[in-house]
Formats: sequence, structure tokens, C-alpha cells
Amino acid sequence: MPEPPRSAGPDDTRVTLVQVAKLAGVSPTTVSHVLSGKRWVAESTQETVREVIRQLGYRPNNVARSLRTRRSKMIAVVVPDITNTFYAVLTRGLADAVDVAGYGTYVCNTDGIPEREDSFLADVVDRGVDGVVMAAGNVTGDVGAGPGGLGVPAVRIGSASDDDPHVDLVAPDDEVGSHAAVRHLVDRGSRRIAIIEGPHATGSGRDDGYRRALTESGIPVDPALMVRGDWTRSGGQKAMHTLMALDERPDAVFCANDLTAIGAIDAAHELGLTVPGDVAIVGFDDVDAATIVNPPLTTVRNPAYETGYTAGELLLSRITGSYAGEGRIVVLPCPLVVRSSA
Amino acid sequence: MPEPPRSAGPDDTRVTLVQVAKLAGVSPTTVSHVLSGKRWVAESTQETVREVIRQLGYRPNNVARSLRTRRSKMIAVVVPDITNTFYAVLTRGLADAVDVAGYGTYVCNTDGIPEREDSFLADVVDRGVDGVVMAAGNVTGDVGAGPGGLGVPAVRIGSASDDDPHVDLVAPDDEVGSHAAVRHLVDRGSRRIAIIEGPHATGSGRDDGYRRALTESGIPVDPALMVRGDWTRSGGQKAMHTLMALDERPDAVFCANDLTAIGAIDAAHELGLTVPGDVAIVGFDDVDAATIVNPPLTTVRNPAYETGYTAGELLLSRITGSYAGEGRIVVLPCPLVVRSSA
DNA sequence: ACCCGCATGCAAATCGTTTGGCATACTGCG
DNA sequence: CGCAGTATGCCAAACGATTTGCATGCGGGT
Repeated sequence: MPEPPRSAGPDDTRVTLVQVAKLAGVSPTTVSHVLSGKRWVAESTQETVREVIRQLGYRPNNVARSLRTRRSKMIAVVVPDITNTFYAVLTRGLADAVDVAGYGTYVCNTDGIPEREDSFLADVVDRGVDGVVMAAGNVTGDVGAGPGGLGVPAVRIGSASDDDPHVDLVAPDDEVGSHAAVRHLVDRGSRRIAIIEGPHATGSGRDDGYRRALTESGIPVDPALMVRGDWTRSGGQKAMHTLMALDERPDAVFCANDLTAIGAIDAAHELGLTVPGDVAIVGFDDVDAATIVNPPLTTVRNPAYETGYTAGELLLSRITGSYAGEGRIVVLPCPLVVRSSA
Repeated sequence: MPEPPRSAGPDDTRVTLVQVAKLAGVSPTTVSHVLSGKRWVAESTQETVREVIRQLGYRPNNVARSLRTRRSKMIAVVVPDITNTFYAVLTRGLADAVDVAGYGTYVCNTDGIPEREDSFLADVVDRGVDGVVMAAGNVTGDVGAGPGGLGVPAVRIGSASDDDPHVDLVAPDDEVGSHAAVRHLVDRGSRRIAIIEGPHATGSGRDDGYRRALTESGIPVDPALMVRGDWTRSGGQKAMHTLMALDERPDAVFCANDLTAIGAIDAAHELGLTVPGDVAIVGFDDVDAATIVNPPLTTVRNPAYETGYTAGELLLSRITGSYAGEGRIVVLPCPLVVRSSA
């Protein structure tokens, strides 16, 4: 059985629908219809056409199709950095969600630079993507379908702070997750519980959960126990050192992300402190490294995959038009996973 | 100063070049030329046109452009799983390399399933990408420009084993890297040096480097010290246990990747062995976790970013036509990074 | 015989650009 | 005045599909 050639003609000319039509002795219209099934074509004709398609190795040109139908079957995700596991996993969830509907995923790395965000946003709509999910940090808000918006369906990832009524949002339940983490610390018997937050932490869900758990438990919120990190390992390490230099030092610290927590563990080891004996530590995110660090990190799982996946579903529902209402907000639970560090 | 509207008309109709031309009182040809600079247009006309473009907020439709020019300014990378840090970093390097030339990056996750590889490959060429980099495991070899090939420039990532003369290849220098690692072990004083390889290790560069370093040092290659893992942490752990159950147990083990090495460390701890005191361990890849595990892992750096970046450069050189010869092979050095585990 | 309806297939317009070839106007030179 | 030469810009044909409306042939009911 001879291999069907991938391309006919000299070598670089791809087979077109018109050529198929000609060879099959039908019109382009008919070929199109047997391909799309949008109109009825006699069984015998279909046979003929399909056979010719096979012989010629015809593959439809998606660019032309997109031009006509105004759908590219392609979505874009703009993230700070795909290298960051959280975004990689999110992207994977998104890709899995839209793949089943035949959509491809186009990735943009902004490094958190607003100009790059904007230019990527412009770029992807120029490319005619059917939807965008914005997972980059500072969304300036001009995403969306409203006047001044992108003109394509969009979903934002992030904290539920500013809500654009035109854009769907999926966010982790930071508040409840943090609350559970700190609650766990209290239940263990800790009383002086510190927090290492992000750079602009006030008002964040993780901050709120920390406060609520404390006050619920009758423990006063002590500003001296609230320090700032920068989401990095070394930042966590430094913050931990200042915390441990306090007169009355904490017996537990909740870190607003895992990298920070790992840095805190580093610092504890440097000071000859045992974890969780001398000081308990819990993180947030549940990155891979959480199981590798010593002791294994008790942390709150940030559901990256599910976040990407539901973002994909929301996007799809808008693209297909099965939903067209106001912006939806779905917040995903962040379960506590207890290991050894607390 | 009034904001230029993102879209004119009712709300969903984008401005086209023809509308610009009409309003500017010139032909579409002229507008196209001021945009592309492909032909000379009088300065005054350019002014007018540009002004209209600004007022209307015109953005060229890239789909239409692609159809006409047969270039999508888009490349695809097919990887087993973007969630795997190695591929995420590789993808980032690739994206950075092609971004400067205006190319977008489309990511496909195959999970190593050959059918998915094939269908993605077909999908991306149907989508009209300008190039493909195959980083998925078993490349079946029908990539490339030759007869039966894809019809688009391609670059493969992987071991330099099978060489398709039509496709560029970029690969890490496994052999030299492994050699350096094992050499390091010898220099430390180890004599019984084991290896935990991948599932199908024979003939791989990492295997070769191990053997060469040993024989160079006058140490016989002992088949009993060569066991197989499956690239995973638990696989490494299991392999390490069988190694340590040997009558004459090794005093060092070289693991063919970091995850395996981390599993080996787990096993050592379980057996009450100190690392590197009782047994030295070195890995391969230098993943993030290598600095987090205890003790920090001595390993060989697998240059993921550089791999992606040079793949991008090779691809670009073919896309632009600045290179059109036979398949090039570039192998990237894998430097040893010494930490504490060996 | 007439008309209606069904099944089938085609012609042509359209999506929004790019581009090769040509037209026009003007300048300067013999 | 004629003409080469340049400067500028337009026409119309692509690119490769989808889609609307129409044409044709045919069977059956009355």
C-alpha cells in the first residue's frame, strides 16, 4: 500500500480544497460540506471526495478558515513566567480544558512588566485568538468585552480584590486556606504565631485569614510578629532571622508562600533551631519542593491545575456563547496539607 | 486628549485597512505600504494615513496577513509536559529567542504519547506555524523538510543518537557531563561507584560517560553496580535500596537525573547512612530541588534555557532562509556543579 | 398536465491583507 | 516640444477557505 504523499506537486505547494474539488469532479462548496457536515451531501459523493482527499493528502488550511469564520481555535494565556511552577501547572490545566474543544494554547511571558503585558495583550488580539486568560500580576483592568475592552472573551486569575463586572475571575480561597493553616498552628498549641507576608500584604486574603484565626482563638494580633518578605527563599530567610531576634520570639510562623517557608527553614537550621520542635512553620502553595525540604513542609495547597482548568471552562462557555452574562467569580478551596513542619 | 477607541462602529466590528484607506482618501495599497514600508510613500501621505490609523484605532488583522504572506509569525514547541521544570525552562528560552523576531510560541503537551505527538504535529502545521521544535521523547523521525516531512522548519531536542540529516538538533553533552561527575567521585576517593540509570540506558551518553571515567581511572566496570531507575524519585529510592543490599556496597552513586538522586538520598536516610560520608551521591539536571534537598545535591547542570534558546536561533535561521543546508547538530556543555552531596 | 417539495450541488461573494504591474504627473534635459 | 526618468499611487488578482442563495432533476400527489 503506497504511502499517501504529505504534499503534492513539486514539494512546497500544499494541496488546496479547490484541487480536491477539481479532481473529485465536484465544486469546492461540496468538498467543504463533506468536511464540515454543515449540509447534506449524498453518500456516494462523500465517498469520492474522501477518497480524493486521502490520495492527495489534503489538509485544510486553518489560516484561511480562520479568516473566513473569524475563529482561530486558539486561546492565549499571559503569565509572568512559565518557569514558575505555579503558572506552568495552571497553563497545563488550561490547556487540558480547552484542548478537548480543539483549542490550542499560546503562552506569553511578561515577567510582570506592565508594558509587556499590554503589548502581549494587543498582540494576541491582533492574532485573532478566541479568548485570553490573564494570569499576570497587575491587571490594569482594560481587559474585557466592554467599551475600551479587548473585544475577546477573557478570564482573570488572581485575588478577588478588584472586580471588573465584565470579566470572569477565578481565584484561590486565600482567606479560608490561611485561616485553616493558622488554626492548625493554634490547635498544635502554638500561641505566639508570626506571619511572613508578601511585599504589599495588607488587605490580602492570606493576611485576613491569619488575623481571623488569631482573633477567633482569643490571641491578640501583634504587629511585631507581622513581617514582610518578597516571595523568595532568601527573603524568607532574612525575615525569619529578624523574627527570631525578637525578645519574645514566636513559636510558629505562617509564611505566605512556600519559597518563603523554605527560606525560613534555612534560617531556623542556621540558628540551630529544630522544626517543628522549637518553631513550627507552614507555607502556602504546596510546590514540589515542599515534599523535598527537610522537614517536609506543612502547607496550604494552591490549586493551580484546577484554577487553569476552570479558567478554561469559563472561557469556553463565553466563546461558544453558552454564557454571556456578567462576570462570574469562582473561588477555589485551598486545603491544608499536613506534613512534618507543623 | 480623547482616548482613541479600540474599535469603531457598533462594538464588534473591527476597523479594516479598507476603511482606513477610504477615510484617508487613498487606496488600500498605499495604506499597506505605509505600514510595511515595502514601497516608497510620500511623507505627507504617510502623515495623513498614520493620523487616520490613530483616530480609528486600526489594528491590522494578522490572520488575513498570514493568509496572504504565508507566514504566521508563530512557532510551536511540542513537549511531554510543560509542568516538568526542564521543559518549562526550555520553552522559556525558546520563547525569548524568537520573541525578539516577533514570533509567538504555541505549546503542546503530549504526555509522551506518540499518537498525541503525531496529532499535535499535524495540528500545528495545519495551523500554519512557521517552525516547530520537537522536545518530546520518541521522535519518530518524520519531522523535517524532506519528502514525507512536515514542510516546515524543525529542530529536535534530545540525545544525538539518531540523526535525521534534514533536521537540526540541539542536545546536552551528556557524555562529557557524566564523565565529569564520575571523575569528581573518583577524585574524592570513591572506588566502588554505582550508577542508577534510566529505563533504557544502554548506549546513552550518560552511560557512556560513566564507563569512560571509570576505565580511564583504572576502575573495572562492574555490571552489578549498574541498576535501572525510571527517572522518578521513588524509582531512585528503590534502586538505591537494592544497591545498598549488595555484599560489597558502593561508596558512591551517580544518578542519571536529579529526581532519582533525591530518591537515593531518601533511601540513604532511611538506612541511617550519611551523605556524603557513607555514600556520595551526584545527580544530573540541576533542578531547583537540588538546592533544597539535604544535603544540597552535587549535580551536572542540564542547560535547559540555553537549549531552548539555541533551538530558537536555529529555527529562526531556517525560517528567514539565512541557513538552508543540512541538519546541524549543536551540543551544549553540561558543567558539574559541586554542592555537598559529593 | 401541473405543481410542490425534496435532494443535491454549484456560482459567486466574502473574510482583510499583500503585491505585481501599470498609470499618471511632474521635472529636467536635449 | 518631445522624452527619459523619477516619484507616487491605484487596480485587481491573489491567498484558501466558508456560506448564501439559487438551479436542477426527479418523484409523487391531484
